[in-house]
Amino acid sequence: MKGYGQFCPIAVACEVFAERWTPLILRELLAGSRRFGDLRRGLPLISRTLLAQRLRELEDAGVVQSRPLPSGRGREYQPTQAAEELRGVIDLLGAWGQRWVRAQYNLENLDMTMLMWNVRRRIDRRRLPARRVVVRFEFRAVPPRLRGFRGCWLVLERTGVDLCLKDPGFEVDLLVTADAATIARVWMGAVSFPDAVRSGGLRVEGPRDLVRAFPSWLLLSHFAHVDHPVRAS
Amino acid sequence: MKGYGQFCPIAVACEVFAERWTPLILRELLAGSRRFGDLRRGLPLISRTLLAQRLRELEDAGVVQSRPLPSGRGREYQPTQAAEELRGVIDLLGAWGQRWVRAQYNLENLDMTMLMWNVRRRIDRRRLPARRVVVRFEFRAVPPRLRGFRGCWLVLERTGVDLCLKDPGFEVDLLVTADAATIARVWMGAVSFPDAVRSGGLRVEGPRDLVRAFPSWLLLSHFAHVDHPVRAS
DNA sequence: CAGTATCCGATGCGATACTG
DNA sequence: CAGTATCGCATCGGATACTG
Repeated sequence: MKGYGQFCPIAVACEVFAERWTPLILRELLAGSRRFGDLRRGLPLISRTLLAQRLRELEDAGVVQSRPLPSGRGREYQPTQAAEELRGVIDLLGAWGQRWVRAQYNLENLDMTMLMWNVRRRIDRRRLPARRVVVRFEFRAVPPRLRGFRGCWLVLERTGVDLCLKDPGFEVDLLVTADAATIARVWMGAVSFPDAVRSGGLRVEGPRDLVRAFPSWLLLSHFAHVDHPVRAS
Repeated sequence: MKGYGQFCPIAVACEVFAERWTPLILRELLAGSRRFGDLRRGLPLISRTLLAQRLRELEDAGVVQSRPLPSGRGREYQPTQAAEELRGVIDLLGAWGQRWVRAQYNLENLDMTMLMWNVRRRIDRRRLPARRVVVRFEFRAVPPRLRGFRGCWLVLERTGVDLCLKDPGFEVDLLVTADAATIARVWMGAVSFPDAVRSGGLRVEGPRDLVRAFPSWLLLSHFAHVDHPVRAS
């Protein structure tokens, strides 16, 4: 059976929004992803088939509009006004998840590529120094499933931030060495940056001024500062 | 595969919230339903098996708490604080649905029992006269699937409102005759009460003062007053 | 790379029957 | 009434192979 057989606005909204993967596809679109490959990077476990199908459904529902790229191959997927007005729903849902669902940091669910891709998106560029800063990340205690991704580079400039999975060739200014799980916890707000350093799960090396400034460039997850009811009570 | 394999708060929230039927079950709980049968009345198409399964999942997630009824049989299902904090998500989702999804009033999706059950919940009791008012509803143009439910009674008192599917025996004060689809459209805010009367889709008969006051008792759907972008532009 | 077509296996879910 | 146990099927979705 398709749909809920009700004309209640909540029910019809759910028929569009509450399908499997759909809220996460919208999360990616509203975070700025526009191309098929970018969407997949943010949704590592979705299959190409299903992503294509969901994008078509969203387009039929008027939530996404797509058009061929000028480059000839592939399409650009753009969220419509209807999608933009779902941002509030998604943000509230995320805040609720942060408050009420204890995420599994047990590393089953850890994808460092996706994590660093998100970190890249949440750099406070206005706080960067005028010159380019290259940060090398080296991960320790990486879950066996993720061998092959032991580190990456973040190239920080006021004009834009790049994530490199291979050595971009620039001289490295800062070296960040960290347990995979510690990075995740800091990102999620479960542990503060200074506490992570104190506990030894994370270390930053380089010129003193850059080391000191580095944490202030990280905006962390949108939900890092949502307070947790268990923590509060 | 179960879950999204991400620790993003949006993803974990979706694993709890965005399952099939779950938002609608929460809608019913937050609207005041507490018993299995009440929930089913608001979700006519869900199977008992699935409703029971979802309630168990919600209880495991800490969103619902249940306990046996003092009467011995059946349980009471109570939304927890976590559920209460989903109200904002559900309300926003409903407002979005009202704005962006054109509901199908084609009567495929029309369940008069559920509709009147909702009407009952949205009576502004403070506006009622001091004495009891009994309203008889007679439906016209009822879709064939729904034969057998041609009308009902609403017993309005300041102390409470009852919906009767069988004649409660009281003397009738007001007679409302209406097309099933017209009632639905008025409830949803797609058409105003006076317009429905003018178009002939709805008629109210009885003492003049009661007829005049009647529309003011109806609060209509929570989303009846959300403005529609198509209508606006 | 950016998808589409096809196949087939897992599972989600309804129907039915049963219990207190 | 308020559920639970079981069965069987439909559909959802992943894997694979293919196209431009």
